[in-house]
Amino acid sequence: MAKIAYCSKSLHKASRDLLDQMIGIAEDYDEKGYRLTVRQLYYQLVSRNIIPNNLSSYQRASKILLAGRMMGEVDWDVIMDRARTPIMPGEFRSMSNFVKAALNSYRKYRWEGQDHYVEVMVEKEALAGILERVTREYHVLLLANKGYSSASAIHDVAGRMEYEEENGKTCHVIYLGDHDPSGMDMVRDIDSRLNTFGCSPSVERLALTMDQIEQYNPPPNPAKSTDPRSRKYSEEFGGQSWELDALNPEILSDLLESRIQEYLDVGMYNDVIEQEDAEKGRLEKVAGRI
DNA sequence: TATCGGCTGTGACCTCCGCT
DNA sequence: AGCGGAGGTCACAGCCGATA
Repeated sequence: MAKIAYCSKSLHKASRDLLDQMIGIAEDYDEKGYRLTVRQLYYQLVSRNIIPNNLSSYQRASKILLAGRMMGEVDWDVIMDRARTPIMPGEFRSMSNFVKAALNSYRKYRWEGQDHYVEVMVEKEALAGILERVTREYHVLLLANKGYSSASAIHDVAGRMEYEEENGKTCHVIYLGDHDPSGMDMVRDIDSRLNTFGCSPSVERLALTMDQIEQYNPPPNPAKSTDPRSRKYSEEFGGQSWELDALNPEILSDLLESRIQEYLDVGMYNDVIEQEDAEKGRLEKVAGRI
């Protein structure tokens, strides 16, 4: 734990209460092994109906959270910033360290011989940390679109899928996003643009769906009436929307894992892991001689 | 009919300023 | 001093009315 105070500050009661709730949520996630971003913590407050979902509300929450961290009330390790990644060339203190690192990072192509090729897309980077556990385990590419995806990203997806289709695989995009006017439209947008780039995988919305909303009953928010897509959305779903973040991380992970397993021959996958382990053993012997 | 501009949205922050 | 709102960054997206 690293609660370090760099200043002192007194908060008004409303801010104090909000900070206490944020600390509770952050520590709960930390116990489960997840580190939250500021944005993700904000969405947890929104999904619990503690604060409204708008710009000023987000800014207020992030300010109060910052105050809590600066005052040493929030562990610096429970919040992470995924947007600012340090850039540094790889370097090693010794050859043996390099060999160990190479051994640890050695992976075979795990989907060798499979009938399907799968990629996972998520609307918000805030949820990538939760889904990453599953996609790492199954060696599935995970892409955080940050709203509507970009032409570059979709073009790259199409390129990978075209290659896999040429190799006889059936391609799938598993999508997870908010149930709101824009979020619902993003699946259509991805499907349409992939078609434009000459590939036609199945693009399926794994979450959030109306069935899941009825099953797990996450708190609703008013659908943004300023969103140009709100009219069409409200005709179909009414005036309420739901955040993907409102689903428990374990539920999201389980949903994704089950869906990936539907496309994966697990026995074949485990065979590749066995081969990988055997090859690592041979590499270790070579490394020992170095 | 096609294109353009203005407005809106997505994420993940930040700074500045006026008010209490 | 603390709060709340306005506006900025960066790179994309869709929608809609105006204009060529």
